[in-house]
Amino acid sequence: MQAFERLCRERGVSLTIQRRNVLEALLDGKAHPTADELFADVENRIPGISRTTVYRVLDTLVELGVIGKVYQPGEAAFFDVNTHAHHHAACVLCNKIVDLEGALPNAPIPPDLKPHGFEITESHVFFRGICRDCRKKKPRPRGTAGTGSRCSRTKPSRPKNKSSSKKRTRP
Amino acid sequence: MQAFERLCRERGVSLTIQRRNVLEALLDGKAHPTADELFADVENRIPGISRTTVYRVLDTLVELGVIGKVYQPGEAAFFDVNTHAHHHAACVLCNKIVDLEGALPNAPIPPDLKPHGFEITESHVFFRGICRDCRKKKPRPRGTAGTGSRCSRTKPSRPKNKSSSKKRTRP
DNA sequence: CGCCAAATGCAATCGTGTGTCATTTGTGAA
DNA sequence: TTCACAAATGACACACGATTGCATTTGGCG
Repeated sequence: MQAFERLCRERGVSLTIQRRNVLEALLDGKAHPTADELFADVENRIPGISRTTVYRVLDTLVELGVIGKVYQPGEAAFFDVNTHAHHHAACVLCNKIVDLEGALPNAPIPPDLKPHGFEITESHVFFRGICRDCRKKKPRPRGTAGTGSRCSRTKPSRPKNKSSSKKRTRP
Repeated sequence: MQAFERLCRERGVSLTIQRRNVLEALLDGKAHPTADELFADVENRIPGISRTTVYRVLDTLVELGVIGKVYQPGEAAFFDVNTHAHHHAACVLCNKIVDLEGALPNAPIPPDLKPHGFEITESHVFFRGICRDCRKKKPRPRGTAGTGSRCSRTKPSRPKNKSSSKKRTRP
């Protein structure tokens, strides 16, 4: 965190409360939050903060190299304070993300291989599957919409249109 | 193509002109088209076809195992008639996609590795970098928005709202 | 303090799809 | 060949993640 403040000064990046709080939320919140999860968290710290700002702050943090951004196949990207190279796997049932720290037997990334004269600069490796918990608890649910038990994720979705009857059209 | 017709009959899937044409577009169009690029292509073959249909047909073809769907990190997914296992790399400058057919020295996918009791069912491996052409022609463009030369991609985007001066508010 | 580029807030918009439902069409049986 | 019906399609709205344009605020500096 002081490292972050130092880095900002070095790079001439303003130290705003928004940036501080987003980083704090990343540091003491859940492990692999999406932008929206972070937004929800940061809202508690800075009540009026804008979603856009959270997205932009996250971009900035990624650019600074403070955090990593991980793209999931169909889903929202998530962020990771662990910036050293590792891969992830997501559970298709509960969406939990697990780190694959050095758990891969053979190096998945050929870093400077140049097939077809192609110079690779980024590698994205991502797995999906079923986590241990879900494998244990759901032998074959079948039809029943698996009510109880954790392994849930609800999407509150965003405030919507809210259509405030304010014509608000810009000339 | 006859193989496709056979497969459809086997699986009880109707042989519609839409499906035929989407597959044809895939077979003789560009190598790694996105859904929208295919839609644009198929529109020339079946003028009134719906975007929704193209998306659904593509899903169907993937389910039939006729084509593969590849998720790019931040971008739109693309489709691939080459269904045998291989990976891809996208050029960050021109967006061209190249196949990495067996070019990887060490197996990138640990198919049934169970780290943390996790059972992996899907693997996504994707690279980004700079293709040979772009490496040759852009030593350091600097400011100039690299005008000529192939290595371009324009996004016509979809027909838009077309909003006929309607106030655009939902009741 | 006061300045000003940088950062933020806000609403609109975009891109990539998915859901709903009425209509059309392939397909197998008569 | 015609018929009936499930399957597929078309039209359109909506979902969701994310971005953009522009006015306003603010951090950092002299």
